[in-house]
Amino acid sequence: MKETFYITTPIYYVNDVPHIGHAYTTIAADALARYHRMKGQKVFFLTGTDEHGEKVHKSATQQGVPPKELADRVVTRFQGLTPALHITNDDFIRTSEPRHYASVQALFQKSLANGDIYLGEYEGWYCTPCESYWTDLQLAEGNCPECRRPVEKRKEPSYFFRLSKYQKPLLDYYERNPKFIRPESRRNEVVSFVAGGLNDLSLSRTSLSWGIPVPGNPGHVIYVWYDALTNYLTGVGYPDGGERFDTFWPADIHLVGKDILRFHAVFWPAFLLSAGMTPPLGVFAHGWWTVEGQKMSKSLRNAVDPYEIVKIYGPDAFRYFLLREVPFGLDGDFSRKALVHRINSELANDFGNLLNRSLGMLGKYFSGTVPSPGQPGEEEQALRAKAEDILQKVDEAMEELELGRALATIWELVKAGNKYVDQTAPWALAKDPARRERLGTVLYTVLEAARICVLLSAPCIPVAAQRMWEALCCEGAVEKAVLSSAGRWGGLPEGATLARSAVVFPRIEE
RNA sequence: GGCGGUGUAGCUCAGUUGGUGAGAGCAUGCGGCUCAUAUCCGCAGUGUCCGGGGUUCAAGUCCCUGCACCGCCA
Repeated sequence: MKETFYITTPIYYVNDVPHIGHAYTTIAADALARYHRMKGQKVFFLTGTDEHGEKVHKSATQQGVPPKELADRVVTRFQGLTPALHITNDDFIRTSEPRHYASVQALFQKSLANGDIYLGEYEGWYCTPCESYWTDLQLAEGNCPECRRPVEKRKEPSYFFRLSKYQKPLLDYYERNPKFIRPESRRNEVVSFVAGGLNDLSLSRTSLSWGIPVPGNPGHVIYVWYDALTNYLTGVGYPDGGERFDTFWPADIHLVGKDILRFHAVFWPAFLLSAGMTPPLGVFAHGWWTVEGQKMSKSLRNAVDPYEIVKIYGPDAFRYFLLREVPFGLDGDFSRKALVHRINSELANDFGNLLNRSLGMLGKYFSGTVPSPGQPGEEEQALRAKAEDILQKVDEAMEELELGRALATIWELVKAGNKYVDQTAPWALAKDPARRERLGTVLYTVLEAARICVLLSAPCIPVAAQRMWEALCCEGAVEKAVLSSAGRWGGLPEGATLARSAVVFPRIEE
């Protein structure tokens, strides 16, 4: 097993406030980061904000404030996701920070020095009011696609990146690293895009001031995507290097939405190869959410506010729903009805109730003291084998970033636990004093199975898992537990006295 | 227009290299239990596996073709 794990979210553009899409990427990255920590790996988890570029500059101008001030205001909305969603990012990077300027300029300098970045001339259709260039194809009946006003042919000096030179190296890299782009279907799209030929990429603008200046030519501002992508290096200490950088680069996973896959799977590795750096090991593109069956749009004003959902349903329910509802990589639909349904049937009825009924019987029959299990019978052996199998299967799913499948797998054990209780009918055993040892074995077994479920679900539903972990009198924080030892059967402390805990997942009345 | 993908129970989808009567979850109906947040467990289904043709002893699984939908590119 690799000893380190570096995962990132994209940096979020401060022109917008957080919605379900941001929350989704961040939550998924968090679940993966938490899981890898529980595997005992050293993890670095980075998120942050993208603060440069035309759109931010324009919004700021409209509001009559400097762009930095706008960014300072909006960034708090993104930073607030960390406590609200119980995210465990190790750093939060803002592209307006000095450390990032140094990083972008250093990387740029490398490619400038070896000739992969050269000064040329950019030509396109320019819309003065929008301060934007458009290509022939983007034009709407010859006019600006955004404001519909006429455009003019315009030229400006620009630095270019010799992307064309990297077609072959990129295809080689994809070939050698079949899991670099996932899911598979996205990989095929990227490969055919690159195979179709690459044009050099304009890397600077003279028409904009809100950004990072080209080293040695401050009249130019570096292209926002070059600036933004480099955050993944800055976050681990580039260009100074140091322990953090040596430990974590190259990144294991850049988690992205499918709309920005090309930047991460084509441009970014090319920039890095040019600068003599190792490209990331993986880019995973997840799907998009519709809301109540409709596309999210500003005109429909149907964006889901993560803060509001968390206020109503709590962070675990929100996290669980997003991760469980859809196979990771595909699109999904967010609806209150589906959310409530999953909360009630899976969290409350299946999982919450398993713990609750077990603790209830333990209190009733053993005054809450965990008995020592006797000789395991066939049913006990079966449940234990199931738990061990599930541990393995969850690991396979998590390694493939299949978070939904991982949860579905955990729930197989939850259901097996409930079935075991019905099969062994402890309430019947309790009526016969001669079968007291058997009763103890049954309760130990079901509680132990529940403990494994808590352990495995902790990366996805950390707050609830911690409460359940404590209810089972397990030591320390569940997030600090290491799967290889804590996942071993028999970790439930014998002789401990467990109180009947408060309901962890309350049902939601519809 | 080019490349790629998908089409399986009411819904969302699994279905290894072709081979026992085609599956899971949800929803539906019926039955059982009572420890539990009226929770849990069991049983029952229903399917021209998109249409057509072909290869084979044997195809949801391979080939050809048609239709529909989706993605990427132009």
